[in-house]
Amino acid sequence: MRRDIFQAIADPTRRAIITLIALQAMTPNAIADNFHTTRQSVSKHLRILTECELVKPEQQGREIYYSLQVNKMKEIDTWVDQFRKIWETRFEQLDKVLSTMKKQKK
Amino acid sequence: MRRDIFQAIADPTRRAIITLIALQAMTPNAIADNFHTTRQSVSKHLRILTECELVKPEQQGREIYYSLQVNKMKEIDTWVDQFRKIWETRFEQLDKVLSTMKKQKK
DNA sequence: TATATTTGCAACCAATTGGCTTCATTTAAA
DNA sequence: TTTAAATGAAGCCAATTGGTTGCAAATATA
Repeated sequence: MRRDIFQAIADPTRRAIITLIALQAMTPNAIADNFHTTRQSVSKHLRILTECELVKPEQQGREIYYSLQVNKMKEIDTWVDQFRKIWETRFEQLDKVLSTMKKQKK
Repeated sequence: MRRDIFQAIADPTRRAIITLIALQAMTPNAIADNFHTTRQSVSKHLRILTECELVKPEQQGREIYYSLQVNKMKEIDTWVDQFRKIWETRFEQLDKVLSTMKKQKK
């Protein structure tokens, strides 16, 4: 079973869950109230998110609070970073071209 | 058919293709040579990447060169950005705690 | 203690996915 | 002109996915 962070954030409902609990931990029932889906479906998404450690469950009585492990998001950031370097370089090059054109105009 | 950038980068082969052509455009055949899969499979991935505008085809004789539209990657960056703010804030708070502990130690 | 609430898990199902094979089209080369 | 190369698209198939229903376990409440 593939269970990496990229596959986890591919589903729009899971992205919504992530955004929802980013600021405060929530129970599966509370999360499900925010979507047009069943609690069981949310529960399944939470399991996937937990398996790839994007989310951490914390038992509190009979309720389980799920919180976002925001550090895990850095993995995506790290992957995007290699391309950030490229687009920044291209921007610099464009900048060079533009300033050269400006000089020639003068 | 879902065809957003998050679904596009969910597949490891597609991520590998993206990394491969990040620096220079390549033909489907050349790309396929780098993986243990058929050209047709690569072609299908390229179609998906093209549909969500992560990649741009450019006909050149009978060959088609595919290049990464690196700007499109910013969309992922934008999404991750909301969480970056959170983890940076948490780091600052940790930093505060640590410096307070240091002062008390003195 | 008996009942209600919160939850995870298993089983099932339709839709989607990723890979493969085959075929048609276009372009370059012999 | 004939042949070879490069490619996309269609059709097929097994595996995966996301959703649903039903059930059992644990905890709180009456």
